[in-house]
Order: sequence, then structure tokens, then C-alpha cells
Amino acid sequence: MSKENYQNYKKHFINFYQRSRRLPSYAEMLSIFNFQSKNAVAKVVAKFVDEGLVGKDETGRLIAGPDMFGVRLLGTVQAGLPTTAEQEVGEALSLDEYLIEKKDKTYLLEVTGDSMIEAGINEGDLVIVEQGRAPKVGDIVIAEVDHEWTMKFLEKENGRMILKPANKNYPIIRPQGEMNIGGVVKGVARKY
Amino acid sequence: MSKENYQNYKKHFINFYQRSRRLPSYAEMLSIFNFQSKNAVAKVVAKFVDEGLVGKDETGRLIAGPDMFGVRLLGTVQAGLPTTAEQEVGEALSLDEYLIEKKDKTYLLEVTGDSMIEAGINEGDLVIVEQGRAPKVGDIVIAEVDHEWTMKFLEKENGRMILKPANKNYPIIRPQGEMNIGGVVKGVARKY
DNA sequence: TTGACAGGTGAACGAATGTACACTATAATG
DNA sequence: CATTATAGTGTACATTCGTTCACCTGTCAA
Repeated sequence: MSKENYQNYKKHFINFYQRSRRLPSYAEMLSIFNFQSKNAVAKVVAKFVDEGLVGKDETGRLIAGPDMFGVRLLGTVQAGLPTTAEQEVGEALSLDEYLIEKKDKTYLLEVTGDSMIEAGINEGDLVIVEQGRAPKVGDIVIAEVDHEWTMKFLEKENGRMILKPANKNYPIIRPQGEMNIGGVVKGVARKY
Repeated sequence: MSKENYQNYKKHFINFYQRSRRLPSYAEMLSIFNFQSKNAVAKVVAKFVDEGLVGKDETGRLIAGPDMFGVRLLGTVQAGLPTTAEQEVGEALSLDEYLIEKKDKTYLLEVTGDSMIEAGINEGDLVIVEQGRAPKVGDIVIAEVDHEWTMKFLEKENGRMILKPANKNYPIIRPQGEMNIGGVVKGVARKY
């Protein structure tokens, strides 16, 4: 099979996965690759497996490989980029997997206000919050004080927990009664 | 089926998806749910579909619903959080889908240095870079100047393009020869 | 010119798929 | 108590699955 054709198969294959979030069956590949014989499909799939695009689990079933759901991590900004030629370096990384550890205890919040701007958290960012984790000093926490929820650094002052913004223009909060911690900020995602 | 059991099925089901990145077959659910009859599985699956946990495509095949691969977006930090009771609000969001538009033209870079710290991009962050997009003034770009790659704001000065860091301690770069743009920064991801 | 090979067709096959129907036992309800 | 869902078993079945084998055809190198 010609190289261009193969890249085309690959493209259609990945497209299918993006749309349907599952791998196509052989019969489905038959039509998206425009083949007449399932055997032709089988040969293409074998190449996919060789290339690592897809894997096989213990039962022989196809599973998506890292390239199907992730993006390649190419290097560091100042260490230099690879050449503009075909980049086969770098491992594929899913941002979901990177940022979220305990999926069922994690939720997202959109940030309003600029009280954490010096910590690199801007208005409009999404913060990844994990519940049910004991917050440590230095963590960024989602806390309820006086029936209002805010995001601040958790610090200790004279043996008491205080909430410290990352913006000089905002005051440190020294909670009087009890403080309710809604979760610990584990990550930040921003889109331009 | 009791409520706790159902939640358990759901948990095992999602677990399977996380591990294998595909939905289990009925036979597989049979063993992970500890059933003897596939029909019992069918009934649980029907509930999954009702709940929207999974969907069915046009061929009747199961596909993962938003909850399977995303995380719930609950609200804004200062607007208040929902009560600690069962949170059925908020749509599920996949960070991959949120941050990455054109998958095949996107790659990740790890940030070293603090030249963009005032733009909320810290050392160790991952930036999501999209290639092949015409950079506009005000964009954060990955640029090659004097055989070295850096990340800076793209600005215009007297009709010429310049690179401006977001850190007062770094100088503005006024490229002499030609400047090579490796991509436009479309997003940032940070893990604590 | 011949042989090897890549790329594909076509048919056949056992295993696995999801669905359906009849039935049972337990729990909830009036 | 009788009744009615609920949750599950067991069996059967047509369909689809992925694999395999034999075969065809054009290309390219020896």
C-alpha cells in the first residue's frame, strides 16, 4: 500500500475514534477505508499495531494507543524544539490523565476575580479541584468563610489556619468560626 | 437492584473504561458485575443508557457518555459552590477537548524559565502549542531567534514584529533577520 | 523473463456479540 | 394476607466479530 494511502487510512481511523470515541470494527473500517475485503483491513490494522497506534489487550481486542487520545510532549521551550521535519519524538500525553488523578473526587471551577493572580491563576481559568483530601499548609484550597466560597493559599499563623491571597491588594482572611474546605486545587487549565 | 449495588456496578464499569479505554462487552460485565446471566447485565446497561452515562450510536453500539471521560464543571469559585449534597449539576467536560482544537497540529512543551510569569505561565507548566496558525499581535508564540527557541508575546513596534516577555527583568527582543514561528500558544496546563 | 512481493479480493468459519423470552425468588406495597 | 415490582437466572438465537486460507494482479529487482 502506498505511503500516502496508509497515512490516509490512519487519518480516517483516528477521525472515527475522535467522533465515536471507540475504535471501528473491521466491517466499519471496510467502508471508511473503501475496501472490499476484510482481509485488506486486517493487514492495515496489523500495521497500526506494529506502529503502536493501537494495542491489543489480553483478549486480543483492539485498544487505543497513546497517540489516539493524547498529544505529544515535544520538549521544553528553552531547550529548543526539534526540527520542523517529522517529529517522531516525545511521548503522547493525555491532559485528562495528566491533570486528574481521582476522577470521581474531582471537579472543575471557573475562576472569577484576580485574588490569585500572583500564583499564576487568572480570571477565566479553570481550576481542577479534588475533594476529600486533607489540605496541607501551602496548598491552594477552596474554602467557605462566612457563607462565601473563595480560593486562597492555606497558611498557618500562630497555630491557626489562615487564608492568604496571591495578590497584595487583597486582605489575609483569618477565619473566626469554623472553616469549610471544599477541596484542594490540583491543577489549572487555561485557554487563550 | 439496590442503590448501593447500582453505584457499585457503575464504579466497576467506569473503572474498566479507565483501565482499558473502551467499554466492556456484556460478557465482561458479567464477570465484573458478578452476574450469572447476560440478561441481568442488559438491564443494568439499560439504566446506564437512561442515566446518560453511556449512549448508543446509530448502529446500536454503546459509546461512552460525557461522564465517562470528562469531569464536571460545577460553577465559579466566587459565585459559590453547590451544597455538599449530591451534585448533579454541571456539565461534564474533557480537558483534552477543552484545550485542544486541532489535535494533529498540536503539541505540548514544558516551560523552563520565568520570562512569562506575569502572564500567569510559570516554570514547569505545560503549554499547548498549535502549529500552522498565522500568529496575531498579542498572541503568545514559540519563536526561533538566533537559533534559540523562546516563548514570548508577539507585538508590533514601528511596523516590525518584536517579542516581548511578560517579566520586567527580561529584555524585549527585536529580531534582526527573519524570525521563525514554531506555533501559537493556545492554552496552559499546570499540575500542583 | 522470471520470481518475489506488496496490496488487494472473495469466501468460509468458529467464537463472541447483544437481544429476546420464559421463568424464579426476594422485597416492597397496599 | 395477596399482589406487584424488582433483580436476577437460564436458554436460545440471529447477527456480527476477527481470523484464516486460497487466489489474483501489478510492480520492481535480479
